Amino acid sequence: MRVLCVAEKPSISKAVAGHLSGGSHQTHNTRNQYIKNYSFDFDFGAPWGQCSVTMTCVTGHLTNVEFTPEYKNWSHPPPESLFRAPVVTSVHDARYARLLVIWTDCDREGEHIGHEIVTAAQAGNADIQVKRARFSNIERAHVLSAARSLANLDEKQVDAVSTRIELDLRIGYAFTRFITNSLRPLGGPMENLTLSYGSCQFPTLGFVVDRYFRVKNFVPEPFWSIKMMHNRDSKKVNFLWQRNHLFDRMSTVILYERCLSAKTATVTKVQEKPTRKFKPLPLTTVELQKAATRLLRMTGQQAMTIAEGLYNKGFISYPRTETDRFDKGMNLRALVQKQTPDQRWGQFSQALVDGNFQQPREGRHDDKAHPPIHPITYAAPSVLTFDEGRLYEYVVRRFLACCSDDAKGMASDVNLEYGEEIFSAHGVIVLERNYLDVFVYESWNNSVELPKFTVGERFQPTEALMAEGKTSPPGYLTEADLISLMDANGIGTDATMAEHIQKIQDREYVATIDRSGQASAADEEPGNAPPARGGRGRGGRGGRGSRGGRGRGGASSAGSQRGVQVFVPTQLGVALILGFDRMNFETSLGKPFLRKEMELKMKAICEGRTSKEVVLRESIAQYRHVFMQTQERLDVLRAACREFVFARPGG
DNA sequence: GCAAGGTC
Repeated sequence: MRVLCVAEKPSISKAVAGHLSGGSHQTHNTRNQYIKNYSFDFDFGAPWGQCSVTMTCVTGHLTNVEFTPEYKNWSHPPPESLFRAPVVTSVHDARYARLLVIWTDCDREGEHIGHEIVTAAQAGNADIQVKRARFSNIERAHVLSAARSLANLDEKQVDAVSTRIELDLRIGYAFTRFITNSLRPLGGPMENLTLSYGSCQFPTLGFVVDRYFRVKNFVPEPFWSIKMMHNRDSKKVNFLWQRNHLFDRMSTVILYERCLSAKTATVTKVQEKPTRKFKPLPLTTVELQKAATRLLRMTGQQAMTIAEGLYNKGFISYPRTETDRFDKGMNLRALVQKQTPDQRWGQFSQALVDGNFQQPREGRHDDKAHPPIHPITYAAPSVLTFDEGRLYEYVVRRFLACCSDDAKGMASDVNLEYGEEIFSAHGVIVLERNYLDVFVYESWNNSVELPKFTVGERFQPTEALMAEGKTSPPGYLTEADLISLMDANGIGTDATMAEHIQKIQDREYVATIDRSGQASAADEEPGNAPPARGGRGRGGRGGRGSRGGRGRGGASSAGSQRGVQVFVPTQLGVALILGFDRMNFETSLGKPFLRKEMELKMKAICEGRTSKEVVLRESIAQYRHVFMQTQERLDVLRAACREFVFARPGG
């Protein structure tokens, strides 16, 4: 029997073909330069038996939903008609075989891509039987077992995804056309802009605007505290007041005076106990991007482009994953072994191989489609570009850290009673560095060794002062902060978060500024990074030409001194978010709730609690209502644009 | 000219 197997991407196709054929397959080039076909024989077990197999793949989604040509004009029929206009799915050609086996990723989008493949195949062969391989990694035994216990496509997941696709299309196009059409007549800088709305880009913008106002509207509050220090054995010990600080000066004065009149402090507790600093979790896409923006000073998009390159050259595993636990069956030791030739971490790897190896921690996320990001083969520095080298280094060091032991130390805690107040000091001595030796991005150097104290002893503190401070504003969002917020609120996916962030920059809704360049000296209270100056003024979007699209890339490969970038909204970004906020009271387009709701509804479809038809009907009605409201109260949005985009500095 | 999601 002839069987056609279709994977979601070339890497899976190659791996599955290799396992099923035992390496003895024929390879054929196709019209697509990225796709190869493999042919071999394989026994799928009952009821299929020995089959003649062709293994191929697609490259992601096969189809796209579109409006029909009569809806291509931005004004007629009017944008609100897009909520009910017909949408069509464009389909491509098919092949012939008796059985079609879908090997797309076993996640929601993979299920939908599988459905697209089935539709395309059925167009050429209406009677083709369809099965789906269920697999969560591409280890040999697992793939063989998946091939011999074929299942069916999950229509519910397919429906959930096609619901999302249709809603995003209608909502995105309708609002984009409407706000672009209706704000352009304001003229000036608005004249030539495309003002897009999307269920992910707007909440992303919302986060930036929200933080901007929290910084801008921040009112510092004075507080008072008691600082106590004691010198012993030529060590300076700072004791922390258990109340931390109070917002009332008089109360603090009274408590402070009670301390002073007590003269001596009494040691009430001395405790020593083993402590550890946990090694990192296996690496996900979100964490890779956060690390790359924070430690390597790349943008999320640069990091993803570089990671894709490393993946396509076979150096690292698939870079788009939510999974932070390794499958039990994976041979991690063999992967560690491959890193032993390196000058920088070869010795450390060898020590792991020789007995220091520890199974990685297991996080709580599993996308059931990909393992955590890890090195596949060793790449010598000479075969990589500068940035590839730095990102590869991070992936490898992170992986080796995962396969090491936690750092170990001894913690000591000393509590004192002074007057009626309680103070405490905390110290740590690092005993075994373990993973810290290879994971150079972390340290445990805040460890302090405390001198000896004994319970019940009394002493007169070297210094006890009353100190005044004030609360400090939060900083503007870094890219890592923004990614964290998107992740926590379900905005975008591992593969698209960086694109949304780029999109709102291309649209001139937000811009980045250099935090360190703007920082005032650290005259603020401890803890928070100093805030960037608010002086971006009305000129926030003055640099139309200078932004030049994606031009940010060049600098970092030169190893420039680019500081940590932070995001601030432009006046346009502020106008859009505030404008929508002021128009719609119950459904806010600038907040993440709508997207979260869509996510919940997709989940409900997957679990059979509702259907595609019901969700489409409800959601279209809901968004259409918001749309009509926006039309009615357009003056509010326009006023916001006039207020922010056209206002002069100080005017 | 518009969305978000795959992937190359």
